[in-house]
Parts: sequence; C-alpha cells; structure tokens
Amino acid sequence: MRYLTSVRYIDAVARIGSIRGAAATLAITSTALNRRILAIEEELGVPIFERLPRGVRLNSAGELLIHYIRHQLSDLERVKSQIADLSGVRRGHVAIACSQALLPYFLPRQIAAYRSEHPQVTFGVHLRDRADAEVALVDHAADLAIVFEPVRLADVHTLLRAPQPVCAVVGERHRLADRAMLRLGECLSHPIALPTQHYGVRHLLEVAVQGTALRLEPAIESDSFEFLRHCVLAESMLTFQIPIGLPEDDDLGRARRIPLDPRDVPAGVLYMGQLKGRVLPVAAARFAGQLSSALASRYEVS
Amino acid sequence: MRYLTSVRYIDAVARIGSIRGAAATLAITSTALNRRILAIEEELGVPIFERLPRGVRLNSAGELLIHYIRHQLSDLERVKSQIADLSGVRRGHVAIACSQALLPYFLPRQIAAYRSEHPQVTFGVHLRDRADAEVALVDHAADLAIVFEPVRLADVHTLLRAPQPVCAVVGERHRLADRAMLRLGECLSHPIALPTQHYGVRHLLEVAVQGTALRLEPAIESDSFEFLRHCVLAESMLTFQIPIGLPEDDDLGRARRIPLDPRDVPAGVLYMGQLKGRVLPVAAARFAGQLSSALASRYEVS
DNA sequence: ATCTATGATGCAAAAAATGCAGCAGATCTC
DNA sequence: GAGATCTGCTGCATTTTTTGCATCATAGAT
Repeated sequence: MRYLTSVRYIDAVARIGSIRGAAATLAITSTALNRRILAIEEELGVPIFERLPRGVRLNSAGELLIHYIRHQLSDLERVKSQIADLSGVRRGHVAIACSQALLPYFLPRQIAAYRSEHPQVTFGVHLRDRADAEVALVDHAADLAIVFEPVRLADVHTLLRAPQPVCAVVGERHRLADRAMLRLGECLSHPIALPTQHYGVRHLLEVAVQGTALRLEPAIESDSFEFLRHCVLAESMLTFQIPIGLPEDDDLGRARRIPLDPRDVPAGVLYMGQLKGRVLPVAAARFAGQLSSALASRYEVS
Repeated sequence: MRYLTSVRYIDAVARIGSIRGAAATLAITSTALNRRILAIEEELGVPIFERLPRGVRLNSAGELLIHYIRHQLSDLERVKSQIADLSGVRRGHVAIACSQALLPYFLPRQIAAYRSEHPQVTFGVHLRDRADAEVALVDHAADLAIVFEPVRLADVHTLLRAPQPVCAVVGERHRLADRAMLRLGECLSHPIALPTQHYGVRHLLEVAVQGTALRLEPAIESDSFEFLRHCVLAESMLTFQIPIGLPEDDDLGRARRIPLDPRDVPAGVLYMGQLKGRVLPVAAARFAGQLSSALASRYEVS
C-alpha cells in the first residue's frame, strides 16, 4: 500500500534508531527519509523524534504516534487478507514469538499441517523469552505469543492455557528408563543436566526443592534444550523437559520420557496469547484455532 | 495529515456515491479523484467500488476497507488530540448525534460549560432519530449518541442511562397548572398536543393507554417539540415532554411542568452511547464524562 | 586535536499528481 | 425512439512533489 510509505519509514526509523541506518535498510537516501520525517513533524506541529548525537529516538509524542502507526499497519494486513478471502484465496502471514520448547517438534508439525491446507500463508517464528514475547506482541512484531509460565502482563489476552507436567528425560539404558512415574528425589540421586535459571522448567524445579532437603546440583547446565536432550544419550544422565518440547512416544528414538509425580513438581502452564484489544488477521486467528484444538486434544485444557 | 488524502477521498466517494460528485465537494477534478481510486484498487488487486450507471457503490471488499479507513481516520484524530494534550493545549472536536429533546436547553449549556474550560474544542451537533444516531456512530460520523429509549443495537456501547419521567407541560393559567403530580386520565380530559408516532414520549404514552379505557386524541400533532411547547402557551392546552427537553423550573416562564404519576406512565430512559470497541478522542471522552456527572446530579442514575 | 558518526539544507533532476478536453456507455426525458 | 444528460475513464501537457548529490554543522569517540 503506497500511501503508507511515510508511516512505514517512521516505523523503521523508530526500530533502528537512526535515519541514515533506516535509510540504508529501506534502500533510499537518508535525504529523502529525513525530509519525510521533517514533513510529518511539520504537519503534526510537533517533533516526534529527539535528535541525539548518535541517532534519533522517539519522544513522547512519537510514542503515541508509533502505537497508532503499528496498529494501522497491522490492521491493514488483516483487512487485506480479509479481502483476499473474498476472492477465494487464503493468503497472509502469521508471526509467532515463542519459547524454545515449541521449536523442535510442535510448531514445525502444526505449521506443516496448516500450510498443507493453505499454502499461500507464510510464517515467521521467532525465539523470544517470556518478557520479549510480550514486547513483540505490543510492537506488533508478532501476532501470537506462546510461552511457558509467563509473567502475566496487562497487554496480553490469553487464548489458551495448556498444563504441561514436567517430565524426566533419560536414555533407554538408564536405570530409571522403564519406570512409569518418578519421584523428584529419585531423579536427583542421579547426575542431572538442567536448563539455566530463567527457564520455566528450571524455575518449577527450584520451587519444588525449596523447603525440602533436596538440592539441585546439575552436572551440566545449558540454555539449549536440544543440547540437554543429547546429553542424556551421550552419557547416562537425566534431564527435565515439558512434553511439548519432546517428540511423540513412538518417535523418541533412544530417549525415554517419564512424568514426575505431581506431588513433587506441579505441572507448569503453557500460554498462548495475543495483544489485548487487537483483531487478529484471518490467517493468524485460524492458526491459533488449530493450535488450540491440537493442544486440547493432546493435553487436557483448563 | 496529507498522507491520508487518498483514504479521505475514498471515504468521501463512498458517502456521496459518485466520483464526480465527491470531486466537486472536495474541490478537485474528477480526473484526479478517479485516478487515485484506480491506483488504490490497483495496489489492492481488487476493485472496491462497483460502477453503476448513476455513480459508484462500495462492493464487499470496499465495505471491509471503508471500516478500516474510518477507524484509521478517527484514531488519528484521537492521537493528534493526545499529542496536543502533551503540549498543554486541549484541542479537538466532538461530534454528537442526538434527539430533539437535547437541543434547546441541555446541550447548549453543557457545551458552553465545557468550552469555557477548553475554548479550543469545537462541537458538531446533529439531530438524528434513534436508528440514524446509531448509524452515525458506526460511520464514525459521530463520537457520541444521546437518544431516548433506543432500539438497542449490537455496535453501541452504553455510557449512561438516565431515567426521564414523562412530564405534562401546561401554561400557567391552565386549570391543572398548580398540581404537583397528575394522573394520565386527568390530562386526557383536556385538549392535548402530542409529538408524532415515532418519538419516544409518544410511544410511552401509547403503551400506557393500551389496555385501558383511555384514548389519545391529540388536537395537535407535530414533530417539533418547540412548536408543541408554544402551543400550550398560545391556547389552553397540555402536552408531554421529558425533563431534559425543558428549561429548569426557575426558567420555565409562563409554562409549568408536572410529572405524571409513574403508575400510569413509566419513566423512559435516555441513553448516551459510543461505538463499541472504539477509543474516544480525549475531548469526546471528557465531554462524555461531564455529561454523565451533569445527568447524574440532575436525575438519579441507574 | 582528529576522526567519524549523526541530522539538516540548497539545488537540480526525476517522478508523481493534476487539470483540460474528449470518449464511450447507460439512464432519463420527452 | 431520439436526444439530453448523467456517469466513469483516458491521452497529453503542466504543475507539484519527491528524490539524490554534494555539502555543512555538531557532538561524541579515538
């Protein structure tokens, strides 16, 4: 939509933080960009950027404006996809901000399933921690956020809550490999590999050992779930993860997953949310619907 | 905001129903306007107007787009007034669609009061019946609607309900002029002047006489409340009106207002509403607040 | 003190929007 | 049924706007 170039430019400058920098990524001259911004400020009667020696930054008027602009831009996308719907083709783009656990199995399959129905729809998947996922929603950089045990923020509207019991993951030759359920104490008497502090699984475990005689003494600590999973295969270790981050039972290969006794470690909750008050593009709304039923059928939903 | 000219043009064409007609009111050539529309349709990949022999009309894609456009335009007004607020001055415009009863006394005074605080704020007051007032909200032609006993529509969010007991209005020399309250039967034994069928007051009276032996036999019928008020002074008649359409007691001049017994005629309700889901411009929101407290103090609020 | 970023500006070239005159088509009027 | 009168649309010349180049002034980084 050509008539929105100016506001797109403003958005770019606000994100990048300098006119020349934004001009480069927008493939135009800094002159042209600078002049457009001056023109907008002229019409508005107020500057929207404060000029710093190293670039520009939105002032408070600019903050108000950029919210309007981003809303406007993403609403246009929605309207365009609604219009495309009228003519039969479902087009569109779905931007997702989510935590690491969704990346290896769950999302790729869900996206593949959706795209087999609607090949015209494109996807963007961005790894974000809980706080950043919510920021992405507010900035309209993401349509959907899927995070584990989030700090709840005022701007997010929860679409779905899916309980995720913490599971122990072991190699098939591990001494605990054939158990149906495990107490936390049993696990901690073996060498363990844990995700770092700010992950939800780790947080749940920390809370669980608090006030008990148990200690979390990880032999290996990593911020990569994938790395942790491979550790339990390479060495006879044990790690913890939530079901959605693991392949289905029939596809686990040489690994085994065993739920922890809920008396020891309460189930965490996986949240899917969108920006409060926003009307999602058709594609994003439908995809969210698909995820909801997928999660509802795999795990019980509250 | 210059960058929105194209969408403003589309809005005008949609409202007026022809390109040449819209071009005339916009003070540009039909050529320029026509080309802008063709350009937008080109970018969108879909026509938004269907060409009729007598002009143009939005097609379904256009309907989707025009909603977006009007939202966008009125949101911009809100953002601009928020920005103006930052620099101290309160500016803005409040557009009101309301029924006749509000016009003579209530709104002029409230607007005067508001403007004495914020002289930069301008007002538009448009007489609309209940249905049209709601259409005006949906079209973003009005920020606030104030109507009596409305048919409730899905797109309207009620900001305030103010009960309005129906009052009889008589000249000071009328035989009933000194009564504190009147039964409907007493009134109908005198010559009466009534508003026409589709007004709320008339509707309440019609409902009241149904199933009784009473009959509404107006000597005079008019769609002008002002005319009716003057009738009771010129001739010894009696008419009915709601308090908000009447001057305060100390300013009634040669007229008297006497509430009807609520056993005969239930109080009607005056509604103030806005478009559901819309964030009002600062000025409109503040003015709505002022009206709320004014109505709450004059009449009890439910 | 020098260097290297930044945003702003004068001027000429390029691009886009506008206006005029005129076309084709459909309805309305008589 | 023929003409009048609307409608939206298009080719071409003109005007307005936008862009790019070269350059300046400023302020932090080196």
